Amino acid sequence: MEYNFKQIEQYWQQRWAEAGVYKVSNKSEKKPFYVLDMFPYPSGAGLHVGHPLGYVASDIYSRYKRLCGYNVLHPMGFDAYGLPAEQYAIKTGQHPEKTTNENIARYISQLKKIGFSYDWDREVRTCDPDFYHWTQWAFAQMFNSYYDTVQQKARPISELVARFEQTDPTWATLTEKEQQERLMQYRIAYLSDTKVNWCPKLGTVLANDEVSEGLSVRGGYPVEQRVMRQWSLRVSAYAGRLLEGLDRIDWTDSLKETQRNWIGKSEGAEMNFTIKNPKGKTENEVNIKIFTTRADTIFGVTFMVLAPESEYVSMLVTDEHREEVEAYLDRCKHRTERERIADRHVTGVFTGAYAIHPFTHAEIPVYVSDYVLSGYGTGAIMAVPAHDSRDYAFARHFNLPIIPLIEGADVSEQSFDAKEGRMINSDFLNGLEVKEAIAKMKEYITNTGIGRVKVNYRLRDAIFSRQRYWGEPFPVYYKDNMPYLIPDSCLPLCLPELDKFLPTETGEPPLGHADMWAWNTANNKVVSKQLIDNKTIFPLELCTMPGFAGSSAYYLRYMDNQNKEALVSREANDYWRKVNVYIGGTEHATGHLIYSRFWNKFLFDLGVVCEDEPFQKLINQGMIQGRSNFVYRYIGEGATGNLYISYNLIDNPEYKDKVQPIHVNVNIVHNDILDVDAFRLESPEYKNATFIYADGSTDEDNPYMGQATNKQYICGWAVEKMSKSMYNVVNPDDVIAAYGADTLRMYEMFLGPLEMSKPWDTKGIDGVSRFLKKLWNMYAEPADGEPTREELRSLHKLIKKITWDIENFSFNTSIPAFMIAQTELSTLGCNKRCVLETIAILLAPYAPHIAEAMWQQCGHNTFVVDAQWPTWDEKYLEEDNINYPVQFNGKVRFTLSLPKTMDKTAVEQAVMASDETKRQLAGDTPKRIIVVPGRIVNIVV
RNA sequence: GCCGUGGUGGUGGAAUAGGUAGACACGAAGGACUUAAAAUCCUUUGACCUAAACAGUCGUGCGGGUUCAAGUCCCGCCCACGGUACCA
Repeated sequence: MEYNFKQIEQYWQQRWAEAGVYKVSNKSEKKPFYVLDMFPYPSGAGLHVGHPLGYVASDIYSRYKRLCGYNVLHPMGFDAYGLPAEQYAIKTGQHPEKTTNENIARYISQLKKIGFSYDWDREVRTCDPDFYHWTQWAFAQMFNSYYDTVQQKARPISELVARFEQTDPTWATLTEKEQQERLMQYRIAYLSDTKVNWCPKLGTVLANDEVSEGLSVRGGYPVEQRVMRQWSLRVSAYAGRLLEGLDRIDWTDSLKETQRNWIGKSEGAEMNFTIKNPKGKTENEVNIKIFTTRADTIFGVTFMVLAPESEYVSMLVTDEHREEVEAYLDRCKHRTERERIADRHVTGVFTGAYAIHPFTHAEIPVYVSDYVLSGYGTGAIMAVPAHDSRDYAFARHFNLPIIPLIEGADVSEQSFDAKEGRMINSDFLNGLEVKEAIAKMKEYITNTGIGRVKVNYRLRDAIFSRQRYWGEPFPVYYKDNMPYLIPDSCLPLCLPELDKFLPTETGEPPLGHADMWAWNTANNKVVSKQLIDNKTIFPLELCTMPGFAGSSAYYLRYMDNQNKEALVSREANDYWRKVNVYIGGTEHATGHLIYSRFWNKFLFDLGVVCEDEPFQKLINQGMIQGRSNFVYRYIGEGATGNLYISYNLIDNPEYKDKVQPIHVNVNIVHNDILDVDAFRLESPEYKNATFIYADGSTDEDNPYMGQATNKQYICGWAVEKMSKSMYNVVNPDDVIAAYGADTLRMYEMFLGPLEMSKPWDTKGIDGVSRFLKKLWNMYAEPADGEPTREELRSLHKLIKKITWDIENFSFNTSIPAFMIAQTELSTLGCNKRCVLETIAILLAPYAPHIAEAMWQQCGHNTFVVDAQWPTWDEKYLEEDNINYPVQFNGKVRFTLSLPKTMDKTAVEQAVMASDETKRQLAGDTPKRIIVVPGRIVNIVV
């Protein structure tokens, strides 16, 4: 009986689809379980073998949970808005919607071939109006909410208005515009002039997580700082809750740590420094507020530094220094982020102003320097050169005094940044440990009113506008230059059809090209731009939302994706509650995984969802890297460019340094052996290729002219990113065509631990394929009858192992367990139906197609995916005799076979009674005997 | 710099409570079948010592420690990968 995977896989995929076995209902007696994959961006290149790694893992887990009797929600969808489709549109004129839909269709067909248990009826696409309706709706709710710092939750903006009306007599005197401007400072989605990351090449602003080292993450173009009027989400209001929530979820430590660093909580103090004789003002009128985590070091302050953007700068610069300071500010403004990072030379300028030290009353000079950031703390610092390396460098450059504050710290060469030691030169703090000094100082400044204890977060608000076309339109129109919401009842506000995707001539975002793009309040309609002469018609927002908008709540939509009335109904949300297991890559740690937690917490405050953390358990699958192969073209004397040297020979003196490695398509290389005929067909350039083979022979040496030979051309290899340009992209379709989806699934798991990055290396895929063939052969003729004790032992060992593995996401070790069981059972000649059908169930999460075929072979006409997960019985795992290794002082001397039933004391006695023990002891008395039950006996002599 | 993760044969990797290190697979070598090849099956495969066997010694990045017993726990380093950074 041959293993015809093609036939088996096609047949069962069709039968699953016809029977609708993966349809999930929100009404079930069963307990719910939600297993989610991070949905993909459908790129033009299609899936490569790296994508399915996480999907296979989540599919195994969901199938297992199903077999255990849960109602499992396991959906798939597409993060369909994004830059690449738009850039492709600009290049080719093809509408992004068209290319996106084509790409999605390709992804779906590829995913279906792998045999995932997705309920495709629940598919979502972020670019679908039915979906982005709820993205726009959530934005509108954020616009209509503010963050109440007392209740620590979002509240309707109307409550704030009511409060202003009651407590602030000036409120009623403000114009509508002034009121709106004031409210804008509280809204969770707000419009403001913000310093943003502007990427000229992409023509859009980017969020902090979309920029790395001054370059855009997508494309790698330079990013500069610019002040623009932009939408932002007040994520920073949730910083405390985002941090605290991490303690309640089951994520890896590394990921939690990454988020903690990104949120960047630091507890410190804000302190006021008075400026001496500010020009034109009486003393004590100007205070500089600074933030520090090292209040204990205040006696070491020898100067102060302001960020170039700080508003303090213009307030206290003296006339004689004005020109110099302005020149410096101008220079800072024109430096890009990248230049600033690359060039760490100390720069700065003196303002001419002096502050008064709050304790010593010494005069301390105030400088401006770009090493102080305007966006963090107060944009001003007290500098303690002895104990901060940046202050130290600055002090050295400007010859400012350095006062050591910690006993024994040598600050002649560098600063002493550690938070430990005993304080000196610090008045009432002298003699205290640093930690005590910090605490005492905080108390002191609170009591004296010099400052206050303050918690600062590094997390910034998320910039939410993008000057591009292919994204969700804002449900916003402008009146008197202030934004207003289009009513919920008019959502979704659909993206207008365009054929131009670049900014307009006047510099507006692409949506400026649209004809139908203005809001009529009289009849609640979006109308033609040309008609804006009637006073009731207002222009719409022309920016669109960023990529993370659509991906922030998609997991909620899967729960209830057909709902026309709400993002998710209360019943559906109460039933599924949250994602139990979420699988995806670490690259989303500071983007999507922060934004969606924020978004979910906001919806939680609104009472829309019942859990405030959306993802209970998070598994990070590692990246699959490419494994590139190389051929070595001879470029030495007399080279024709057609001769290629086998990898094992390239270090020979005749070829050394005379070969050029060339990437070769990995799909024509098998186990590092080149298919030379396929190579000649790869490109015209290689048509006449000749080879020096591994054994040193050439094509001419071939004794079997024109016939297959055992000559082998060995390729070199390297681990690189999987990409087209490295010719190392492996398409899952090709693997499925050659080995079948079940082999692909199992091999992806066999490759190594899920969380680890590893190269895709097809060495070894044959092993998995062979295993499935051998296993299949056992199902030729299942026989009735009682299994033997050995058969049951093998089977129950397997049940226990596979169950443990799946629950612990340790899928890679399951495959060897299957192989061992297969070997054991076939050695025993087992073909008992009851054993085989149990194995089919165990295999079903990993290799569902062949498992169905096996289940059928055992005489069932139901689906194995609906079977019940078996349990194991420890009694079958027990052996009659156990081999106890007997050690003397930890060294194994011999092994003794003893009955399983013996207890510790009996084992001890039996060991002491054995002749071999007596011989080894040679009359000595053992000091101690250690018996590890069922494992080992150690005699200490 | 800081944070995180990891380092085990020729290769990918097992070892789930401190208890027989190297499971399983690949590769390699030898063999069976075959005109030949593919496929399949069998044997060997950490290193050293040995003609071989037995026995022995060494062996989980390096150096120490705890323990009857350490890949596993503790201390100090080194290296690789990932994240992040003038965050006061």
